[in-house]
Amino acid sequence: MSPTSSAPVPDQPATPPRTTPGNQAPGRPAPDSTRRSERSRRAIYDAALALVGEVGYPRTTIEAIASRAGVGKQTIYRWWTSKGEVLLEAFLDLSQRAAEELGEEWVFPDTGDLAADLKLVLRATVDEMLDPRFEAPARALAAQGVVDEQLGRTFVTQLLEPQLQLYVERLKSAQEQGQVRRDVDPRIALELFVSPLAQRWLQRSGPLTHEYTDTLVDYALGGLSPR
Amino acid sequence: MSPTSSAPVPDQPATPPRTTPGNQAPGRPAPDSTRRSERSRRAIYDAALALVGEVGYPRTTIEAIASRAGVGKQTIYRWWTSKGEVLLEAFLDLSQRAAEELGEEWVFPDTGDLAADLKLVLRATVDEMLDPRFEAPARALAAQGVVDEQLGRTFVTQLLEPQLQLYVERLKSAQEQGQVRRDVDPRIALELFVSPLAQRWLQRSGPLTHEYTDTLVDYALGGLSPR
Amino acid sequence: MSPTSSAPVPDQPATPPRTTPGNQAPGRPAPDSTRRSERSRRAIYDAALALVGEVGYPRTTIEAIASRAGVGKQTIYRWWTSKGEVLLEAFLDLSQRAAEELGEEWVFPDTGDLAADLKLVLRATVDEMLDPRFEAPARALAAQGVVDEQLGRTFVTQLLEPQLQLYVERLKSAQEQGQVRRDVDPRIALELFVSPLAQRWLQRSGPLTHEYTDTLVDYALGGLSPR
Amino acid sequence: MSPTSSAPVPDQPATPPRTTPGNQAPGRPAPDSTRRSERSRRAIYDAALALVGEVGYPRTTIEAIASRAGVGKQTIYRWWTSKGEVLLEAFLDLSQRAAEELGEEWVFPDTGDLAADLKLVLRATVDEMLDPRFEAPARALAAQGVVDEQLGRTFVTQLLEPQLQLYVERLKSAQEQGQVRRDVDPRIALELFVSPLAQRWLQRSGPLTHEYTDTLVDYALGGLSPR
DNA sequence: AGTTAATCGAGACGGTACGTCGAGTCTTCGA
DNA sequence: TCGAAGACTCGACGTACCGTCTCGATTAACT
Repeated sequence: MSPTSSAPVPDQPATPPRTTPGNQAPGRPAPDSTRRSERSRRAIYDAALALVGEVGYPRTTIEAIASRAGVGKQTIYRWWTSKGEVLLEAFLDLSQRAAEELGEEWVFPDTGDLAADLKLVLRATVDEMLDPRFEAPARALAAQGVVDEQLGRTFVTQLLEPQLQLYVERLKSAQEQGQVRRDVDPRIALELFVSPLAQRWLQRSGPLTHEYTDTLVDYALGGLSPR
Repeated sequence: MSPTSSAPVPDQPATPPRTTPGNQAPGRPAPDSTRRSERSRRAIYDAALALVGEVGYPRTTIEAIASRAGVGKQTIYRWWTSKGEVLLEAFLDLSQRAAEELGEEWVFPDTGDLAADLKLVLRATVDEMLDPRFEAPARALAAQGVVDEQLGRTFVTQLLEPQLQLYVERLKSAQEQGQVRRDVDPRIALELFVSPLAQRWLQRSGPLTHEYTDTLVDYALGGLSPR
Repeated sequence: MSPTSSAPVPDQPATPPRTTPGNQAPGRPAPDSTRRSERSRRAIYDAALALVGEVGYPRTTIEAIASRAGVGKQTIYRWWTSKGEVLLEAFLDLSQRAAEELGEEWVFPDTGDLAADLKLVLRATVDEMLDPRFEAPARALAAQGVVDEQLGRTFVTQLLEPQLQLYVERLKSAQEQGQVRRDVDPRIALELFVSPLAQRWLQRSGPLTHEYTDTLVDYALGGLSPR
Repeated sequence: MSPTSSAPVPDQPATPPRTTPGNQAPGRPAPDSTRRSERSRRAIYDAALALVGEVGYPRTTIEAIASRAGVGKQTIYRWWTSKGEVLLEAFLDLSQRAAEELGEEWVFPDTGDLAADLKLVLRATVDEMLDPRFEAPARALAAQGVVDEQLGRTFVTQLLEPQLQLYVERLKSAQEQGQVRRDVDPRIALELFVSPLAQRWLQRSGPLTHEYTDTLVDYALGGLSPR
């Protein structure tokens, strides 16, 4: 019940398995994706997520993933170009499955009370951030994205931005209802409460509590409301 | 002229070189820090920063640092426990030297106009974030801190928090002048404009411009000012 | 034309490459010897022998062997457990190839004149001991075998004993012809002329000449002949 | 009661500690031997012999010797040039002390019965070869001497040859008594029984027993006696 | 007896090689 | 033809010692 990872992502509706490796090496014949083993793909995702959870990202190796997945190394190198890419896809897949489990009905709540709606969603986000099932891989991916520009952009585009877009919609709705000033850019406004939360999570620069997010909403909305 | 790395850090005034390795291995006798070679320490810092700038953090190896510094590998392993630790100290050292170059006179501006002061400082911060001299190592450290908890805490404690504290002081001053509501927690309030900037930088989730930070200040202060 | 290293060794006819590492480490899965690279094996032998000849045994390193052979270090460690083992196999291989070159026809001469036959063979052995092609690796192996019991036993069993056996046969033949007393143990008797030669070579405790070996044979046979 | 190591060596009568390093480095000022610490010298000998006995020659390191002797590494490098040299001197010292313990009265037995005398001495030599107190360092030195020419020559000159000389004397005495032919070279003749024993010990190429050495003497003397 | 200079214990230093791990490539074999 | 298996080359890891080089603190020979 939060947009961080379980939202149905409209732009990415039930993405089918990629049909070509992320960065097709030029000299190599493209593998034939129609013959790809679905079973191996799943096993690799599971192994990757499990290992990152158990030993952390840096100590998760391709060899270990292959071995635990009961798969040859070549099968990994055939379809992905890097460890980060494997984990990113595995995580996207995990998010999608989580969303599907939740059903397709989730939408950003719009009770008419913007503050209440935001607090609700942010509280759920906090809960999810502390869920160990998501924490290890998400943190690993975020870290990798900081340093690996290509991976970072994919992470943002595929995962982060679609979810932020839901906040944009909700803020636009609030603008129409006169709860937020018309001259406010919702894409920037949402950062006032989302980014502090994100930074505390990423950098451990402060405690993550429901009170904290409530406070953020209160402080931020004060500056966005009409006088 | 920005608190991101060149501020004089009062709690850490001209820190002398660490006298013991960060995580003393239990079985090994502690090296005698009074006999440590200052020359090697400096050369290692320089080599580490240069290499991270040139080839990036993951391709910077201990061997390459040692080789470029003209130092035996063991001299690195004697005093640090990991690549991240070396780079962290090198970066802290760099920050301190930068601060000392600037002279001790830098203080957070307090013209009486809070918005103007904040905008000034945040613009400088943006400039610094885009300075390649700092970008590579800072980004590498931040990424490493996301994944390596101990490193992350040191990074936050030694570097980030002292600088955020300067914002806290400025906001308290504004509270005394009646420009900010008394019931606002300055430590949280500052995140309204600092964290969005940090997130955009870390995750490349949006452009970093002066207009952007100005907007952040405008939006945020609106909610903090007395009605 | 001497039994020291070029004799066809009947007990060891054209030994194929070992199929398992000498001392299989217990925790590691045994490598599959059917997929072993013959090319690498040969290159390693050549590099090892060449290096020992050039810089001596103690300064011959596994890294240097790997590098000169154009082979990864792991490929050496996969199939051998020590430098000595590599060199031993290389030397055994060299001996076998030398024997094969010579053709299979070499037999211990038996002209009926025992003294003459022994002098002939021992003179050839002296020549071989002074041949730099064999000297360096043979000396290195012998030294290593003195200190490393397992290696020493292999050296003796695989190389030394088969050749001594040829002397045993010749002495038995002499016994049948009545040139040597029947109550003499040939395995001990042969040491009277072989061991002094070996010791002078190993310990440099005296010059190695044809006159010397002739003298040895004369002295020794005196005690073995019937009265 | 054997010439192998406990004989008083006339050419080397109670050698005082060397006064200069074996191979004085040309550029370095010669250390002043009058101020040398006798205590350190002794401790180094003891540590070296103990370590070779415990872990073998190759795993005996200079650092370990220094550490166990409670001595700085430089103290070793000041007076010796290599591990082999240290051990050689330590072993020579050990031999001398053993000889002194035995008293100065030991001489090669000369009862008039050459065969009996030789058998007696060779049996004692066998016993000594199997004494673990001597075995490890002696074997280590012999091995090192095979490969390191300089060390080998010192070993032979200082230790081996003086003892062989005792056999020479005994054989000359036998020649005068008419028990050995006059035209026999005693230096070569002694190798007939000494070298086989030495080789079996060095190369483990056969069992070392009293019967064996008795047999050697019988076989060899047969060829040396007058007809 | 006090001075002084060399040796001493200690150990940090620049190096080299170790033996191991994992990356990414390539080959073999079975399904 | 793809996948499991794993041998291959390569590069970096973190460790062990090498032989050199300071450092005080003895310590033994000379004032």
